Amino acid sequence: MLDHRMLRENLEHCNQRLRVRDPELDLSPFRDLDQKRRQLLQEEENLKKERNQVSQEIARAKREGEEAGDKIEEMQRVAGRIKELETERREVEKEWQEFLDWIPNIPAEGVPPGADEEENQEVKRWKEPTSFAFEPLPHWELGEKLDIIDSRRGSKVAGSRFYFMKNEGALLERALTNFFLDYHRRHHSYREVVPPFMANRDSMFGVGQLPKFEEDMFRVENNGFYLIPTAEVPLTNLHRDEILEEEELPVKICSYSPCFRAEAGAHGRDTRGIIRQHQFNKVELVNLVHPDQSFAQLEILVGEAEKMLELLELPYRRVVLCGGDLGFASAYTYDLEVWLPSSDKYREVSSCSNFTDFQARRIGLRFRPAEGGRSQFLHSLNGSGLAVGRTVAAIIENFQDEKGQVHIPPVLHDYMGGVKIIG
RNA sequence: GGAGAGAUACCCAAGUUGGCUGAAGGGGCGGGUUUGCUAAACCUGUAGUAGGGGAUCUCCCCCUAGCGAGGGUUCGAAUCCCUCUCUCUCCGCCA
Repeated sequence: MLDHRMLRENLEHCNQRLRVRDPELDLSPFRDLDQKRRQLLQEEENLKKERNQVSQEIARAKREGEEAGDKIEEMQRVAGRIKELETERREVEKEWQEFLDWIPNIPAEGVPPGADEEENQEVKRWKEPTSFAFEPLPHWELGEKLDIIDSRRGSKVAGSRFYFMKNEGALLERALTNFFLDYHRRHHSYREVVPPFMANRDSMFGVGQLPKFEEDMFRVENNGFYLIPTAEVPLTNLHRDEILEEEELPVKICSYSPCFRAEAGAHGRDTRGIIRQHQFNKVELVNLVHPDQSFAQLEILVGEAEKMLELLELPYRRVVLCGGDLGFASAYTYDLEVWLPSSDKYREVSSCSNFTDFQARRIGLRFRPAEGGRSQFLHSLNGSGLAVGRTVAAIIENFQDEKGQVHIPPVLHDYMGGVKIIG
């Protein structure tokens, strides 16, 4: 959510910046709605002021045994008028609010223009794509051969885009999860939590998942909860409607969670393998920081995620998302993409974003400056550190040998109970 | 699932015959007096916030809202009515 006062004063400028996302975006209806709302509000409040005053007079008159019939009669009319104005104002305000709810965050300076992921900018590359002296197999074939991934039975038990991890595959999934969590906790000073895996509407709205992405989520029918599409939802909402002390910042929270995604618009995409599933595991990192620090913190955050790939020795690149590919709430996003031989390209395993005060404003998340004074909205960031399922796929594919065995990266050996090779 | 109790400011806690109570009283915190320092005592200040307006526009003034949330009754609601949420206690069930 944008600050509507800032919007009022800089409407044209904001609109211009937002066109980096969408050249069609038009904020002009806001001006009228805002003006109308304020006008109605002023009229209403003036009458309320009058009502409050006269009610006091009526109270005094009654106490002293005087007649106040004419005043009461007058106030009956005023009360009626207030009710009318209130109704009208609420209608306008609703429209005003809804308009505001649908405006995405303003892209930061440096976000490249562009319509979709084709125009994201590569800014870094670590290790060259894996080369093979033989024909490498895709992870779904290897996974089946090694009996560590079972999509067929996943479909049987749940449906398409579900799978079982089995045997050393299940072990690898768990090892990665633990490795990620341990590393972030020990070396990047994260506080670890286990969050709810469902959340309510307010929480979904708070991070910007609603109102725009309703169809991307699973909703529980009998109570209206949503299955979280990412742990970002509970983690960012953890301190909702709270005022933190500046000394507490930055607050760094991490957790593992399963992520549930409807993948409504993805028919036919990535139908083979475990790259795009309705449920996958992810370790998520959330930072709540001072507004002056958020862009510096984003560099740290993306570095924390990159560290995971480097320790696993997986080739990756870092891209800056262009305006058209930027998430609704984000002002600036880096994606980390791991090399996936079966796709013959890099695939996203982490997305690290600075949301500036966009989520904080929706969520009511402030801090009190150390030197005193008014509390203000802080900045929120998050990043995957990392998506576990896709990392598993990357390990299987990048570290296979000509015998169809998979070599486990050394950093995971202890976590794998000594298993160094699958197969 | 059944039966009760509750939700008031940073915390505890009065207030439910509707009207100088936007909120008594504690505690805590800020400031001050006394004091060699500490402690203690005394005095004093303590809605944060949201929205709107004004201004000598980074912090000042005015107004509106705000006693769990949302509606309603009334000239006027913390107080009366309805709906919802959450917390606690007992019973039942359960990982």
